[in-house]
Amino acid sequence: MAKTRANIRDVARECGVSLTTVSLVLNKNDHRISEATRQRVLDAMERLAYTPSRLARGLPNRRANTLAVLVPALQHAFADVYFGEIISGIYEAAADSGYRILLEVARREYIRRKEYMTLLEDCSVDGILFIGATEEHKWLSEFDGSDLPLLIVNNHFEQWDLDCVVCDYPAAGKLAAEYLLDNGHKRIGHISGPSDMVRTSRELTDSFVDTLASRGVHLAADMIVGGQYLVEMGKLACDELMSRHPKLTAIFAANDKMALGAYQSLRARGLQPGKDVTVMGCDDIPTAALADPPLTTVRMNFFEVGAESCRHILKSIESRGPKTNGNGHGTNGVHAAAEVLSGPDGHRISQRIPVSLVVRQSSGKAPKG
Amino acid sequence: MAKTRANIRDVARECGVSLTTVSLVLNKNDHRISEATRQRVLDAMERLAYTPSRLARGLPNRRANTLAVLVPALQHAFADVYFGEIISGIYEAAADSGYRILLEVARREYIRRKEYMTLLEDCSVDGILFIGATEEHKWLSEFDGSDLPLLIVNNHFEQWDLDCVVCDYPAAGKLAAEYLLDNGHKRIGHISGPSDMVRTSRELTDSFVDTLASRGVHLAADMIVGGQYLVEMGKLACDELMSRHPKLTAIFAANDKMALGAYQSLRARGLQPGKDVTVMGCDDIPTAALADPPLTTVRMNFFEVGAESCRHILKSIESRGPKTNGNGHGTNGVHAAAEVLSGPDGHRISQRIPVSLVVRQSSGKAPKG
DNA sequence: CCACGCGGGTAAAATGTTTTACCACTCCTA
DNA sequence: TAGGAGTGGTAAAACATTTTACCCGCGTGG
Repeated sequence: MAKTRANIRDVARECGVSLTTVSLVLNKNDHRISEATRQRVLDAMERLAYTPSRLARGLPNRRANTLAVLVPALQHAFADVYFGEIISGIYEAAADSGYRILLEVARREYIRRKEYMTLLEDCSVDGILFIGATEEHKWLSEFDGSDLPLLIVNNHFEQWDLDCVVCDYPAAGKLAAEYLLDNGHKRIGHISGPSDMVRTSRELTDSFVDTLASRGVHLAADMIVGGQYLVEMGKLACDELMSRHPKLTAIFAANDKMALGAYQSLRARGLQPGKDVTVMGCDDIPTAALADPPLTTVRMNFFEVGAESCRHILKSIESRGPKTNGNGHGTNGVHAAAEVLSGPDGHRISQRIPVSLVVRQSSGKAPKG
Repeated sequence: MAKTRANIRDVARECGVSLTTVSLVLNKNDHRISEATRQRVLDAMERLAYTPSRLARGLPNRRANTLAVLVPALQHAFADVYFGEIISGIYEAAADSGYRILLEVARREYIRRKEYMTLLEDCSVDGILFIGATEEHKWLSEFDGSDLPLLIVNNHFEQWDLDCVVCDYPAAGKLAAEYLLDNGHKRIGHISGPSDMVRTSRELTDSFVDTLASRGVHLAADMIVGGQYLVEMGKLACDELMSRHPKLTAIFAANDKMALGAYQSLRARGLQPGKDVTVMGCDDIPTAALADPPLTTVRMNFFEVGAESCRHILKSIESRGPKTNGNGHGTNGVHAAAEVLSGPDGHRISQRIPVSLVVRQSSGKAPKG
């Protein structure tokens, strides 16, 4: 006895139809079933408290209905709004399509053993979303130009041709520059991100600098100091900038955390952020609005980046057809799906998530003179 | 052509043994295979680049080899060291045992639709680890006293009998109290956590208060102010305390974030934390050591909490036997596994993770008088 | 009257493992 | 010399689905 759990066969027997019929009802895409039978099957399912097994479901077409979210093994990887928001976005979009998400931390060993490949090969997941990828992650070359279901979240590369979804960093740089110019700022400092490793960081800085230059404000090399996106580094960078150029009227930091670090630095030298020196950040993290003074910044919708990344990889996965058994029926693999925009270098940039300016009290007109 | 992917049968054929043999080699627990055959099979696997399918593997014994990590839908759930550390710990322990982890966010809809049950029923996961559970999560009653594989990470309940792994909050309260007493403090304030909803918070406060009382220091009710574990709330709570009792010599906050909030409050009224007023926190988050002054605190090893939670639920899952088909062979279900300590109320407390005192510069002897 | 398509369904093959019997053989022991 | 206990292995049943190919009866245009 102890009837273990209702399976599809039990349902079929219960309502006197074939097992196939039940399956067809389950995957509602097929309209060959009459409404009467459909109802009968549905009732039987209800009666038996039937839940289809995901495991068994995945087997025939080798689909796990699961995506992997890969994060680098930073000291405290998840301890960051950035990751948090992106993951929430991914989660949401995945859930909408009935997908689950698997969490994977890319530690050294993980990479060495190529576990990311195992993940795909053993049918654990249907695709991988990599958050926090930088140019240090050489193993990405394995996916270069390939058709494997990997997508880079919020970064992209010149050296490897990979799918990706990124915020519109060029637009962000432009917005910041134009805002500062419109407010009469000319002596401007910039705290950049880790540009050597992160292309989006370069995009932001380049666009910022170019936009200023296009309107006659040329940033000297020593007006740009790099940081690694952390509060402390923003403080140090700002110290550096202010000691080099005590008469700066505005500072644009590549993220909010560093901008808030700059607050500290300015205060330490008796200056009031937003009054004596305009400070702008980028990202619009929750703390930005709560800071004193509330921070003027460029809003990046990280939640949306996550959600869009997810939707995009799903589209690409599902376009491979329900079962690629090698008979080449239909589009056989190579990216027939999705509006793939091409970058200037011909690479695939799947999507640019728009950004917007959020003006708060940390910015104002440049003082005369 | 287009041989899709090697399966176990291919391997068997390749080296002329039966499919069973290959399976036995794969699950190395069985020593019935001679070394020679073993090698032959291993070579064949290598040659065919064989990877067993997780999906298929799970089917026969209804095991997904996956655990779910459930987090409440806080505004920015993952954006917290707390969650980050715990998840890392879980991940690590899971990986050690060949398990994967699925991320689930318990939104309203999620609960209403009882997706957490679906998760177990459709064989998506073998167990659920719930981080951030509070007494608001009424649906937990569904697991009350049951044998379902759910474990609460770092909280526990009086009203429901559930598995859990928690930090030793009573010990933490005691450590803090004793340290303050040993340093001569008598006028002490306490910023508690959300005690109405979180039992560990109550434990900490109770133990702190009781220990003080046992050595003659009785904390008046108005020397305790509650906060929700956030920096701002620590600041407000400290404002409140200081305005009520301007002559406090020490403050113990239920977590580091609130302790750091207290710093702000003290500074605002011209007091120097660590010099004029001793401040103690709890948790030992990374920022605690970097704060100015470095914060004296009680270290809670959240990573270990996560890891231990994971190990514990795995042990419990695997003790159910390789396949509980109802024949009741061996321990049939009901918690034969693991050292289950019992709480004072007879409930199961699976494990208490030890804590330790970390003395830094935010604390010192009470001033005379 | 016949071929034809179609609505509503079904039987059977495929998916890739684990596990449970069971078998054949050798060696030892009473 | 029969009986038992390994040793090294195999065949076949289970696991729970999806998918493909096919079937049957019925109306319908030619």
